[in-house]
Amino acid sequence: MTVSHDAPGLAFVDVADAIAALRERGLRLSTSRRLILEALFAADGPVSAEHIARELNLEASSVYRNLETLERHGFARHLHLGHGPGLYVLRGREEQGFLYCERCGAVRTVSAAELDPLRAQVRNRFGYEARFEHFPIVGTCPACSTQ
Amino acid sequence: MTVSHDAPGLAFVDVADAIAALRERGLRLSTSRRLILEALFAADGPVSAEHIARELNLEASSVYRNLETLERHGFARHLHLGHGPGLYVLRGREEQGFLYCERCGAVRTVSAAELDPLRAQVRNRFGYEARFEHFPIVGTCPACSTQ
DNA sequence: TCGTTCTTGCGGGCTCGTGGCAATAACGAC
DNA sequence: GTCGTTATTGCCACGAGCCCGCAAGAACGA
Repeated sequence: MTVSHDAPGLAFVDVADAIAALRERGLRLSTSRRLILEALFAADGPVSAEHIARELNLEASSVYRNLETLERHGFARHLHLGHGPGLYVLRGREEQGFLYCERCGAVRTVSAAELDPLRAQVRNRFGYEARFEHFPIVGTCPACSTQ
Repeated sequence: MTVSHDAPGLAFVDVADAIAALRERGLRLSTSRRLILEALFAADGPVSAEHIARELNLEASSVYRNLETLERHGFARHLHLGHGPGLYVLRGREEQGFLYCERCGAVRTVSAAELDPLRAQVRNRFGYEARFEHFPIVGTCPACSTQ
């Protein structure tokens, strides 16, 4: 099942901005949905649906449905680092990629621009248009590599 | 939980060879384990544990345990393409990576050598030692990109 | 304010994977 | 070959992550 990776990447200044965009798309703003949006804005990294549900004291299934809706409409995106649950991030800022250290679990976020050369290489070599948003680049970070 | 990515990459000519290596490591050769090894050799791509279990009419839990053992000892490796179950491949041939088309689901296998420039770029740019065996490089294949 | 339509909480259920347990199979020693 | 030890098996139960149906309730346009 291919998800919303093709949804337009919107760019929001803040929650109010995102809410306006929500309205434009004809989506309703339930209390839950607003809280989830705020949580995504407040988060300083990818968060799981269960995490949000616990944090906000919402039904997990409802959070899943909301995140799916937000993803389908280009407000959020989900990805997988290691083996845990899927993680959600706000979309719209700079599209980004992730470097995941399999030794220490560190996650480094890199911007789309920084990944351009990599993407170009994949394109030239294999003809694929690569996206580094869904799965991280797995490896060992500098610290773990040298010891 | 970090799995066997650090286990030595063995290289087997055929099943008999792998079985010999199994013995050297003090592992027993149960009928199930032999069948699973043979299935991995026969497979022309990554296969799920459930698939193997169905195919061989074995208990799924037993297959999972066997694959875990084989992975821990460097005989196999598991990876994730899309959202389905984990998939297992024989290790030991050339270590490889995967290009996954999120449109059509096509999986292209690429050799370690072909990925070297990519790895070098990640190293120079971010200081990470990248491994492309566990998660595929996600994108759109040439055919899907042009339409 | 009302009616329509979306969303929620709740319960249940599916898939993928793990763990305990007694029975059984593999293998080395003899 | 037989035997004892130890790994492995099938079976079952369970847990995480996620999804779905349904009735009650909330959001929004008219």
